Amino acid sequence: MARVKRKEEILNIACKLFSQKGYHGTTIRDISDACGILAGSLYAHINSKEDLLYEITVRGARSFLDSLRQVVQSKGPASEKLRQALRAHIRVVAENIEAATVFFHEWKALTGERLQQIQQKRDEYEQMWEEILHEGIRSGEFPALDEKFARLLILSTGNWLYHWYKPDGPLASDEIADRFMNLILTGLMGKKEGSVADD
Amino acid sequence: MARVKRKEEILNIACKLFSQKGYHGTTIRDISDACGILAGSLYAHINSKEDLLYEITVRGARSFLDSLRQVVQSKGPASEKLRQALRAHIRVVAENIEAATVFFHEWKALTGERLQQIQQKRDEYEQMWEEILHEGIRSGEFPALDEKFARLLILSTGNWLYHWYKPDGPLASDEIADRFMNLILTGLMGKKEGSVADD
DNA sequence: CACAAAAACAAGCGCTTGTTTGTTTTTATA
DNA sequence: TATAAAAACAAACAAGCGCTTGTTTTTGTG
Repeated sequence: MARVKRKEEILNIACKLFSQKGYHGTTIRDISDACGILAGSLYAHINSKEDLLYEITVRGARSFLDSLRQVVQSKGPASEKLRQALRAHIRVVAENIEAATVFFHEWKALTGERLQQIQQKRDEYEQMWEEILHEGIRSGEFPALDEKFARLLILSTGNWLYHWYKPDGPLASDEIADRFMNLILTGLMGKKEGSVADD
Repeated sequence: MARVKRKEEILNIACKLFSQKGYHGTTIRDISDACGILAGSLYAHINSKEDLLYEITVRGARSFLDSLRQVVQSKGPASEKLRQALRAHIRVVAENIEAATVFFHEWKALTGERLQQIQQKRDEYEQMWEEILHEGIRSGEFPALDEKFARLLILSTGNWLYHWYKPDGPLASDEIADRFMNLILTGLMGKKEGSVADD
């Protein structure tokens, strides 16, 4: 029952603890206790504590990049791509809130080239958002958009999500994305089209 | 020269290190080294490491609350209050980016009632934003606003700021606030009124 | 200059950290 | 049921942790 799965279980437990107490605030013994084994026994499965953090963050990065890439490569108006992109982003956060928390909050505890590697993936991700917005300007959909600040507005909203999202909340992740996107597209003073009663 | 100032100097140094390496990632010896004294000598000035974190975060909370309170108590249309509120928020972040980083990123390392106290101040702060938005709905300025998500959109943007703001950037903090507010009020597809060339 | 207060030193306390090593137990399979 | 591999134990390591104590140096002020 625990052949190849034990490593995954450790990863999940570490992820949960890192998200709750932070990487530096979590000890190897915290993790081994939660696994029900002694601290030394962990090292039959892992090479180092930082390896755990790296594995968690690199998987997080992959989730975000893969799901956004699909949207970027799709066809349709930029506003629709934007909506699907935010849906994808929020879906990733919602489906694994603990990993998302570690990815956003603890990645800077990495060192050396692993730190740089994750930084690079984050840059990649932002660039893909930039592409969508730029396409919307080129096509005339977003007339004279303040591109950089539009990107920051959207990414801030998506990146802050892990601070308040609760899996047992009343709204599905797509609904959350749509409500944000309605606001972002038409603004606080814009006309409504069902942003309050939306289903 | 260092009568009452030494404590402040220690606080500043701790703030800088906490913002760079995190609370748990910073040691007492990191701080004392940066101060040019031995680790034990620090304890002539402080009671504990956590006291440093508490002092930094409580000052941060005070800055945000005080500056927003002034805006809430002022008169004028809600959209103008909203603009002034975001200006105030971003000004606080910009004027002390390190303290803001600790306030937003490290406050959860506090324990016991101090943790609860800061949590409470954060709730207070969000409530004041809620008030401004609610006033805008009551007055008819924001017709059928999705209140909760509007608040989250604005707060996410403000709270994420510490991740990317650089004090030596080209834009003054009020300009940053205004660009965001222009987007937030009229939306990505809304008409412009000088959001790119704004003064 | 004298002197008390403030600041820093020097040494080390008890404990925890991440990790290693050698041995024993559990497990799946032949 | 024998056996090899996988997993966990038991014990400890060197280093580092936050913090305390007793003493010395520095400092501002009468």
